[in-house]
Amino acid sequence: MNDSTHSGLTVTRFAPSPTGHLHIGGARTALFCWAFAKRTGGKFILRIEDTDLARSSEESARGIMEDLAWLGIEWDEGPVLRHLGGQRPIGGDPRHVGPFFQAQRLALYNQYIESLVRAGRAYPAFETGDDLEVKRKAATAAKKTYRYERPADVQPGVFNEDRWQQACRGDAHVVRFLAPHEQIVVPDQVLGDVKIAPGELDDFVIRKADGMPTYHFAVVIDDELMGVTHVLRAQEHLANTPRHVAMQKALRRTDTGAPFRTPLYGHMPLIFNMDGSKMSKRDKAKIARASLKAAMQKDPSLTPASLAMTLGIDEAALTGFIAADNDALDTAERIARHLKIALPEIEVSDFRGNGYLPGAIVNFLALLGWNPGLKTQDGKDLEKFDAAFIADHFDLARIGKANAKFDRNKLLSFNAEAIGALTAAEFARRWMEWLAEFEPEIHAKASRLSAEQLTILAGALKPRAKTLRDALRPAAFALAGDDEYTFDAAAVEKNLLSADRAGMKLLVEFRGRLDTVEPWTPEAITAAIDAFAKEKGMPNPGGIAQPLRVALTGAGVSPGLGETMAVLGKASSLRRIDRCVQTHGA
RNA sequence: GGCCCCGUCGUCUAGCCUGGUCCAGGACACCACCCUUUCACGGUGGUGACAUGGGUUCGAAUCCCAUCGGGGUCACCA
Repeated sequence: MNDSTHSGLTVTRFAPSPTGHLHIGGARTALFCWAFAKRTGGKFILRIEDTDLARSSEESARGIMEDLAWLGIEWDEGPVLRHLGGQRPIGGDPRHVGPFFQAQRLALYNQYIESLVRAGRAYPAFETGDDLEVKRKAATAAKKTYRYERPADVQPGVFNEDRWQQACRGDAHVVRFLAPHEQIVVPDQVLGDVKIAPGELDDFVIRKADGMPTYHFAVVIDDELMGVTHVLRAQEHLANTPRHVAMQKALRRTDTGAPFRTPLYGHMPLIFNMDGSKMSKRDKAKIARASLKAAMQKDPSLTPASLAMTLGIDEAALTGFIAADNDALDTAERIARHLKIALPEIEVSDFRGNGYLPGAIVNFLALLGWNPGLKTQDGKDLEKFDAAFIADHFDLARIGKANAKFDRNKLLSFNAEAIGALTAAEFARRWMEWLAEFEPEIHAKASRLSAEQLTILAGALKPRAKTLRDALRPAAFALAGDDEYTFDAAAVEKNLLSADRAGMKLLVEFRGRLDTVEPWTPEAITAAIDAFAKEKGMPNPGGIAQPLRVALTGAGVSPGLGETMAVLGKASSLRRIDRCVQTHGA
C-alpha cells in the first residue's frame, strides 16, 4: 500500500462475486462506476469477491470480465484480461493495491480481524448456525425482531482474552463485530444522508467459521486499502451500509495507523421486470417450466421419462425441475431449445447471444436510473449517446431515486436504431462475426456469398432486424439452396394460381424479360419490374411482384425484389423461377 | 413485523432543489393516416400521468404533514 491511496484521486470499484454470468443490473452498476471514474479523471477498479468458496468459480470470474470488456467497460486496475485477438490487456496493478481476488487477501483480513479483537471491537463467538437458527425462528414466531444477543462476558472496548485463546486453540467459531450503540450516518450522494438510530445494529459476523471474511468485512478492508473514494452500487445494499460505516469508524490502518475513511456512497435504484418481479436467472426456469407444462398438456404422449430421453437429462432431475424443486439452468436451456421457445435475457451473455449491440445496451442501461438532462436541437430529450458521452457527462446528482422496470421493447428499439445506423458493410461484418460465434452452421452458408452479395443482403436485412438474430428470418431465402426452400401453399394459391393462374402467366412472361436485364443490380431489376407493370397497365407493380416473390423465396414476404434478386444472382433467380413453374405447372 | 428507501403517461423519464413561462415536454409501446411491390424502414397525427387527502401561499407537479401504495433489508450469500 502506498500514499497514492490517500491522494485526491477518485477511485470507484465494481465488485462482483463470481457465481455466475454478469447480470444486466450488475452491468449497469459497472457502467456507472466506470463512468464516474472517467468523468472525474479517476480510476475504476474491478475486484472479484470470491469469499463464498462454495459458489465461486474461476470460469465465472473470467466470463464476467469478458462480458464487461465486450460492453466496452474497461477497468484501470484489477485482474488482467488478455483477449485472444491480441488486443492490449485490460487491468493491472499500477498502484500496488492488489491482489484483486479476495480469496488471495486472507492474511490481510486476518490481521485486521485480530486488531479489532484486541481493541475490544470484535470477539469470537461459539454458537453454531443451528443454535441461532432456532432463536431466529422463535423471534419470528413471536413477531419480534431478531437480534443477536451479545454474550454477557463481552464488553465494548475490552479485549476478551479467554475467547481469543479458545478460538486460537481451534474451537469452531465465528468472529463478530461489536456494534456501537450510536447513531450511524451513511453519506449518500443519491439519497442524501441516511441515518440509523442507535441500537439498530447487532453484532454481525465478520469472519465465517471457514476462516473467510464475510462480504461486509472484506469490502470495508479492501475499499480502504484500495483507496476507494466512491461506492456506487444498487439500493439493495443500502441497509447493509451502516454496518460498513460502523466498522470504518472502528478500524485503523495497520500500516500507517490512520483511521479508515468513510467513502461517499451512491445507492442506485433497482431494476425489475415489467411485472415488478426481480430480474433473476430463475426467470428462465420459470418460462421453460411453464412452456413444458403447456406442451405436456397439449400432447399427453409426452411423459417425464420420454422427455428426459429426448432432452438428454436425468429423469429425476427433470421431474424435480417440473415440480419447481430446482431451477437448473441447463435443463431450462435444453427445454427451450427443444420447444424452440425464447428464454428471457437476464445476463449480458444472453443479450450478446441474441444479437444485441454493446453500444445499444450501454445506452439503454445508462438511461435506467440516470439521464443527462440535455435536449436535442429540436427540443427533445437527449437519450441517444455512446459510452464516451456518458464518460463525459455522468453525474451523481442526476441519478434517480425511484426503481425502474426493464422495458425490453425500448431496448429493442434502441438496438434497432443502432443497427440502422450501421453501414451495410459494417452490418455485414458484425453479422458474420455474430453468426460465426452463435450460429456456425448458418455462418457456413452465408460464407458462400460474395462480398458484394453479402453487402446487398445486409442492406436489405438492416431495416428488418431489431437484433442480429432477427436478421436470420429475412435472410433465409438467400441461405437456402435454389431447390431447398419450400413453397408456402397459401402464398402460391393467392399469387400464382388464383384467378385462372393469372400470376403464373405473368411470371412466365416476365421470366423471358429477365435475360435482358443488365447490369444485374437492385436498381435495374426494380426498373424492369416497374416497366413490365406499366406496360401491362397494372395500377401498381404488385401484380408481377408477388408472383415473383413467391417463386424466388417460396413466401409472400421478403425483402425488396431488386435486392432479393441481386443477392441471388441472375442464374439462381432464373433457376428458382423455373423450378416454381415446373413445380406448379405453367 | 422492525428499520430504511421511493411514488409524474402502460414503461423509461424531463420538470421538483431555486413555487407562476406546465390545463405537464420527450422517448418506447399502442392507435390512425401517409409512403409502398409483400414484410419492414420512414413520415405525420393521436390516446395517455403529477397516488390520495390536508396544509403553506395570491399561486404547488414543485415546499410541509398525513394516508395509501411499491420496494429493499433484517444470513457463518454477496
